[in-house]
Amino acid sequence: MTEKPEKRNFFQDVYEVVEQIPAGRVTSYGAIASYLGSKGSARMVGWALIASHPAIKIPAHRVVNRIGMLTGSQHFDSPNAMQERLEQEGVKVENNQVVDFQKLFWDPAKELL
DNA sequence: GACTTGACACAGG
DNA sequence: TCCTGTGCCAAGT
Repeated sequence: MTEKPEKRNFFQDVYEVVEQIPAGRVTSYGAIASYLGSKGSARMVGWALIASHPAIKIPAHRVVNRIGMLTGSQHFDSPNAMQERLEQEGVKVENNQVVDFQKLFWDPAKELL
């Protein structure tokens, strides 16, 4: 009997969490991974976003690394698309880095709960 | 079937 | 304080 690895939900879970990120807020891959239970699997979150792009529509631009750097901007349609999108939502971005990242940080483990 | 890569995070030097 | 190395898990080749 073919087992159903719950990890399969991992991708779906990532989409659910990212979709719930409020506009003007940002979160980190590690925060999502930790919320999902796979603390050390921050890379999987990024991998999930790639798999979701562009088929699944999710505010992936609101997901950045722990320092608030738009490392994934290169994977968007345009390298500036991510930054433009964030600024459009009211998030200040400078040098591919989110300004006041700590202030705009949205922790799913606390906010979403 | 096994190795390498990858949108990260943390520890050590 | 900054840089380098290692660890995590899954998908791609």
